[in-house]
Parts: sequence; structure tokens; C-alpha cells
Amino acid sequence: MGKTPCCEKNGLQKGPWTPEEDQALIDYIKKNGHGRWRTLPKNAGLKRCGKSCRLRWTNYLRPDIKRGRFSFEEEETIIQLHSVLGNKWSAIAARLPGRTDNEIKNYWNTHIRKRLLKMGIDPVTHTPRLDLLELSSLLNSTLYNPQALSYLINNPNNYNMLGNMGPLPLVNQNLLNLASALFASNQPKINNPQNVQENQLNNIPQNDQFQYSQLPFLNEAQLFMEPKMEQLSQTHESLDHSLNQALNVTGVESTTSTFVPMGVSNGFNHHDISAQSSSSSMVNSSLAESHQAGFVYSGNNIIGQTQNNMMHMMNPNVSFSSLLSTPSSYASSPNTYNVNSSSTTTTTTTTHEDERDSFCSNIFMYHDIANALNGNELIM
DNA sequence: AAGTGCGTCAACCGCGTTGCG
DNA sequence: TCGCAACGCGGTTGACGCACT
Repeated sequence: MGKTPCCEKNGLQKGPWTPEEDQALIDYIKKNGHGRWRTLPKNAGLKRCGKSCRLRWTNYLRPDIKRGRFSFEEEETIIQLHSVLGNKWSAIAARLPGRTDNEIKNYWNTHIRKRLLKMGIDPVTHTPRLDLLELSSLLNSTLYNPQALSYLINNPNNYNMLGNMGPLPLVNQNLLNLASALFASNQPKINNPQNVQENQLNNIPQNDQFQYSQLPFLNEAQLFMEPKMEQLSQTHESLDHSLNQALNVTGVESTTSTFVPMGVSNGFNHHDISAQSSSSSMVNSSLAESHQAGFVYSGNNIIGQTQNNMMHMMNPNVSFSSLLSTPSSYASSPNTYNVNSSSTTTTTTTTHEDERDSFCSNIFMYHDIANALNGNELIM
């Protein structure tokens, strides 16, 4: 190998730093500057390896480090930059003054990544999980027109006849089966006379033509914007339960190789798009513009088309921006960090997370499906 | 009150890159 | 040009604290 380890293990301290060690390191660097990390610990009287000293300094003791929770703007920036740069944490950190790569990495893995998954967005490619998307739209469609589902099962290539929803993915037969099972298990509830959707269902013309496009869109939008919470949550629970059942019954596999989503088929490649939009100035300007336009989540062009389809189907007022947005109070959080030790004191951790989650939870069905299929099984 | 599970984050580890003699 | 030392980066680990049972 030839390469000597960064430090000989004997006699060197490991683990959390003590306040005394921190102070010794700070004093030494104040006096001599940093660098020469290999010899620094000996000169500073520390029983640490140079690597450990460097990490402690760059990630914790540096005077320009910003403490406290990430603001919403910072979070947006991280998501944007990650969509372009990927896991280049140091590059992302370079664009977030006062934040370290380690801090950003941790925050991504513990907060943002989970939230994206929960929202049905693949955190690696930053694209909607199309399998869930098409299942969601399929379920949405069949919710209003049961005949459509049986038709689709026999004629999956005619999915686009379902209405003016714009270009939609071709339908995976597995998902059709899943939707079928789902629908069957939900039918009693949907037809329950006390159900809030009764009027809408009763208003559906009962003929052989697909009438999705003739449904007043406002009704569907109202369902999202002004949910009758009790009934809606029942539907949610029912869907979750049914989906889990259906997954067992139908044995749907995670493969998505049997369909080619429209809009993605023309040689689309995440890395191509990353390359096209990799300049930081572009990111910054797009951030600013997208703020004004209320459309932030635009790291990949694919979202523009696919997302529009989804959002129009679901709610004209919902964009990825609003999915990620949270009440403005988020940025000022009373977290306090103890600089003198490696331990942290967090006085409030759940409120804002809850706000974000609940804010996102208006995404009917798509959100539920993502939850029900929780995990990475369906990520392409 | 004790036990358990889970989330968070500082710190560590291994490997690739850079700089220098 | 080569080899080594130092540095930097990204993934992973483990200690800690909190929530829940």
C-alpha cells in the first residue's frame, strides 16, 4: 500500500472532543493559522490525529459557521443545487455561506431525502416517481368512472382516451391490475351514500363514453383545497390499507421496465440535463425567477411536463414549489447549539417538520401511494 | 419507572486527488 | 516522471436524546 495511515492509533484520542481540546485547537489556530494538519496536533499539544483536528475545525469550530436550523431558503437552495450537482456536498456547501458539507449532507439524509420520498419524488433524480404518478392518475380517473378501469385493463394502450389530461404515460399492466384491485376493495366506501363524493359520482353520466373530461374540474380541485377532513382521512386510510392488500394480492413487482413514459422516451437522461444546466449562475438565476413564478422545483426539465400533468389533474394551484414551501415562520427556530461540546441541545424539532409534512399532505392519493409504497422498491 | 425504538448529527474511515521534492 | 505526504470528499458509524409503550 505504501500509504501511511493518517495517524498511528496508539495513544491518540478518539471520539467526542472535550471543551479543553476545542480551546487548545482554537488557540493554536488563532496564533498560527490552520494548515499542516499532520503536525498541528503535536504542536498544539493535542492527542488527536491531524485529520480529526481538521474535521473538528472545519465542521465545528470555524468562526464563520452558521448555527441553527436551515432556513427554508437554504433548503430550497440545497434541493436546487443537489438536482444539478448530485452528492457534491462540498460544492453545495460552497454556495451556502456558513454551512459545512457535513452539515448539509446530514440534513439531506435526515430531512430532505425523506420528505422527497414521502412526496413521491425520487431524491436521486429529482423526478416524480412516474410509477406512482401514473397509478395515482389512474386511480383518480377510475374513481370517477369505474367503467374506464375495466376498459383500460382490456385496452391499456388507450389510456390517453381518459380525457384532456395531456400526454400521459403508457400504462403498466401491473399497475392496472393494482388499480383494479384497489378499486374493487374501495368500491363500497366510494358508493357509500354518506360519502362526500356521492353527488359527484351520481352526476357522472352513465353511458359508454368516457366522461372524465366533462367532470367539472372544480369539484376535484375542491376536494383538494377544502377537504372534508374526516371523510378524506377515511379515504386515505382505506387507500393505504387497500394498497397494501392489493400489493400482496397482485404481486406487483417493482420493475417499471415494461412501460416508457411519454415525455421521457426521447433519450431523456438525468445527467444530460444536469450537464445542460450545470452553471451556478444558471442555478441562481433560475432560483430567483422561479421564486417569482412560484415554481421552484425545476431542476430537471422533465418535471415541467410530467409535473404539469399531475398538477393539473390534481390541483391547479399546487406546484412543486408549494409542495416544498412551508409557512414563513420556519426560518426562525429556537434551536440552540452548544458550541463547547459535541453535544447539541434541540429545544424544538417537530413543529416545523410537522408543518412541512402537513402542508404537503394535501396531495391526495399521490402522497398516499408514495407512503403506502414507502421505501425504494419502486425508484427507477 | 424502565425498556425499546428511532431520529439526529458529530466524528470516523477509506479512498481519490493534489502538491511537492 | 515517480513516489510519497497531505489534503479533501463522500459514505458510514455510533453515541446521544427523545418519544412511545
